[in-house]
Amino acid sequence: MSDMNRKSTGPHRSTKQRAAIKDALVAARGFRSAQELHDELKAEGQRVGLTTVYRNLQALASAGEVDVLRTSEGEAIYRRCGTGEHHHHLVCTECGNSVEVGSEEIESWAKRVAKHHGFTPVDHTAEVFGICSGCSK
Amino acid sequence: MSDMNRKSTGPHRSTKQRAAIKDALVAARGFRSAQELHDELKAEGQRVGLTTVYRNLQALASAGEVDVLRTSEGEAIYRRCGTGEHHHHLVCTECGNSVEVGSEEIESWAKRVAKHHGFTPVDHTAEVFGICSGCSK
DNA sequence: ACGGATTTGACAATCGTTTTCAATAAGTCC
DNA sequence: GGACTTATTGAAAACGATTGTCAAATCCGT
Repeated sequence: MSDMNRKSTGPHRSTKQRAAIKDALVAARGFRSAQELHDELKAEGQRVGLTTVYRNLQALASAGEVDVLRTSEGEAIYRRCGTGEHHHHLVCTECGNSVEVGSEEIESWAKRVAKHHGFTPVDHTAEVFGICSGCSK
Repeated sequence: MSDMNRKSTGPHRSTKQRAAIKDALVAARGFRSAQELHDELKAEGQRVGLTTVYRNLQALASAGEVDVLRTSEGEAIYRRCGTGEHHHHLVCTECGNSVEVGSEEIESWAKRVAKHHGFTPVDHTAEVFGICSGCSK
């Protein structure tokens, strides 16, 4: 396997916009869409073009620095996670906060199911949605 | 099973287009996007407007008669499943064929993870994507 | 600071999906 | 069957998220 798409493939130059976007994602502590992030940046006085936000999120995603999920409406949402390891999420449907959960159990389930039906496993999704303790009061 | 347990019993008139769409989905035996279905219908000589395909898939989905997933690109794909019971899927990313897989394992994992972090579980997703034996040749 | 490659950002373009609305066709009543 | 009411259809326009374009701005090694 070549490693052309590995994490090493990433931005070459550091710009204020890129830093601002990363910071905003970190500060968010949850999943955010490109537009939400753009709004938050604008709100705090940063002027970053929407196109730039999209491009950088894309770059961060393919560099494996952020996780991407799709809302049920098909919108892409991004999150800066604490680990680069493969993991899943427990997401609060009220406030968007989320917990990273590792899961050997899911990995082996996915592989087992695929193999059992003659599929070559490529990927899998597994996220739990619920209401966190803070929001359920 | 009768059809008295449909959801919101709205006006329902049977049309050729609706029947054609349902049939095409059944014949597909896997996940299809609205456009793919539209193409397949056109290919077999049926003339059904793309708008109508979208509308009917939407209606079927909210009636719980078909399952909806999102591809990693955010496109909605629909499948007529054999069971109304809760289940997950093993989907071929090449041809869309899929297998319905029930999984106590996933259910208990979801509940356990939620509880462990003080969340009230609401829902969860868990699908495996891969390449089926037919497509991997 | 210079100069060339990278990145930005306003705008246009694209793609999937929804809305609009006039025309069509189902179901009903006679 | 024929008239009538109204859900449904479909072509085109509208829409929202995302990507492509390209000149101008910016970064960085020299």
